[in-house]
Amino acid sequence: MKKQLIMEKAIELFAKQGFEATSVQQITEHCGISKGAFYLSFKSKDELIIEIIDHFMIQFTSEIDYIVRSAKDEENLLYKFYYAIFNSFQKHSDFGKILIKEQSRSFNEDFLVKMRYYDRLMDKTILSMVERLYGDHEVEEIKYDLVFCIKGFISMYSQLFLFYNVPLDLDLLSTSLVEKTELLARNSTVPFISKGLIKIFEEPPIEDLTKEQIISLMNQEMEEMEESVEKESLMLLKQQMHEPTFGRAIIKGLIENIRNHPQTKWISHLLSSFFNM
Amino acid sequence: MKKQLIMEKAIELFAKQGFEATSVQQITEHCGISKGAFYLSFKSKDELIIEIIDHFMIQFTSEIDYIVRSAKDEENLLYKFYYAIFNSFQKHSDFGKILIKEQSRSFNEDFLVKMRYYDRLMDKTILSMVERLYGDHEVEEIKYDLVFCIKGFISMYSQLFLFYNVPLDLDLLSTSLVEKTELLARNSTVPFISKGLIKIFEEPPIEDLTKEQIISLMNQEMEEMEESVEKESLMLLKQQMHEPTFGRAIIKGLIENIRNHPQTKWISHLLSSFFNM
DNA sequence: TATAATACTGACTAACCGGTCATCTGTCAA
DNA sequence: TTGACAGATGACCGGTTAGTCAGTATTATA
Repeated sequence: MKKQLIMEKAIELFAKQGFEATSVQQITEHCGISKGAFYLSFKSKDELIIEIIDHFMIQFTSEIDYIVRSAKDEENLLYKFYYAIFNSFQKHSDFGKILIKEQSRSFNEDFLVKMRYYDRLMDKTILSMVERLYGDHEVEEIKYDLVFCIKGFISMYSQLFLFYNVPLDLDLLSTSLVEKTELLARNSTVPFISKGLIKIFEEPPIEDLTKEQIISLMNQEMEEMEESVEKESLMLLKQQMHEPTFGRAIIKGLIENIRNHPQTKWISHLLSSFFNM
Repeated sequence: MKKQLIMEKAIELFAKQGFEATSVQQITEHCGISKGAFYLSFKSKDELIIEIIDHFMIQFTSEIDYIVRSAKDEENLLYKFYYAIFNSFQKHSDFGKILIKEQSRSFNEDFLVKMRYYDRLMDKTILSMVERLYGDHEVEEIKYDLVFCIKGFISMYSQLFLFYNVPLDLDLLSTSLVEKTELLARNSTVPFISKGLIKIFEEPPIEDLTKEQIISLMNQEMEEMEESVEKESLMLLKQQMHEPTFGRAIIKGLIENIRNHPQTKWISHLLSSFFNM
């Protein structure tokens, strides 16, 4: 598949030079293909970056979410969380660089929406982890601050090893951050981010994608799929969104059908929350 | 002065759209002047952004540095520090947005150098504050981590109110961060950023280190070591860099010898990539 | 081998960019 | 009224960009 090749080479170049500073010409030269061939795989340069973001962030967020949800041993949960995050960043360091460089870029509205979506998804996962870990403890007041601090740790230490090619002792880093997080969780008393405050920046944009948006994304995905159980599940789910006639069990099963495929995993995410699963 | 006007309007536009996405034409239109007039005040668009960065960062860094240096009452130093930082960000929120957006951008070498310079300046100030506040306490081991955490706090909470226009209680925010910082400073025991590690990114990008630079770093390290297998390995490796006579296996073994020691771990990393291991 | 379908090419377009410069304008001293 | 000149103008230039499309090469089919 040409798409794969283009994405790989594009990631390298974007990581080195940034998105805007990299021309389509450059990408195609690196691939050894013509400019025209690029536009057979992607409708535009913007579509390319969005597909790249999706490809990795879907994997990334679901991996972390899975770890948090499935962990039975709460003793090591925080450690596993940090370890998985930095491990991912290390494995896909070029993508990590893109993520940090183009984070708050505003060249493209769709891009911004995508980034915000995954950011929120991550917030939700971290919050649920915090609640699980320290729920019994009186963490209620400071849990949003804790989420922010955890994100701050991740962001700072990621930059450290992404941009300085530092030899990375994952175990030490995770242990160190676990200790810091625990200290804050068990001893902080002065919250800054109150429940009222969190609403302010949850309110406007957090609206999960609208039903129409999700359906359009599903259509988009279906066009690119060959006939399969996944495609059929997707089509049935689309009908259910218009008018739910099946029971919860069936819908859940259909969502499960598409969860394990990289191409549709993220849609399963959307649908889960749409159907309140 | 036209310069003033141009800078003000440019900051607005850069904050909204980013530097690269804003054309000189747009800036001049917002100022109500012609394109030619722009080039009477600035030699180029790049010069404009650099003057903007300088204008604010000189003010900002010296203000913070002054606070840290002049404070006699160490009790409130940390509070004053956070307060001043967020107060500045609030007053110059458009500039703050530019700072965050274009942080790790790579469009212009001069720009990158400038940013790195001010970042280092800030690091130095924070480090000296940390040493002053917790010098008596055994902060030695974790002081670099502390600097990183402080920067992480600042970065996360800045983004919060810069991009969400959240009403900001500076006093509460500062108090909250003081508590968090104190908790970490007085209770952390597991450092991640060792003295050896900090060296790597004080001597900026590693990939650019020449053979001579690496050798000089090795000499530097060897001076501080007592006689040991590690020191001997280091010396042999130095010879091999001048003229490789040993086989790959031997070299790899020597590198392995110094890998497991915190003081030389980072050098092993440099050598690994030098010898293509 | 002939034909149809598909994949691929790269010259081309239209738009926009940063930067220049011949030209113009308003002001003020002579 | 004249002339000189700093300040301002905007058409213009060379260069780069994303994206297109008529035509070519490759592969599958018959």
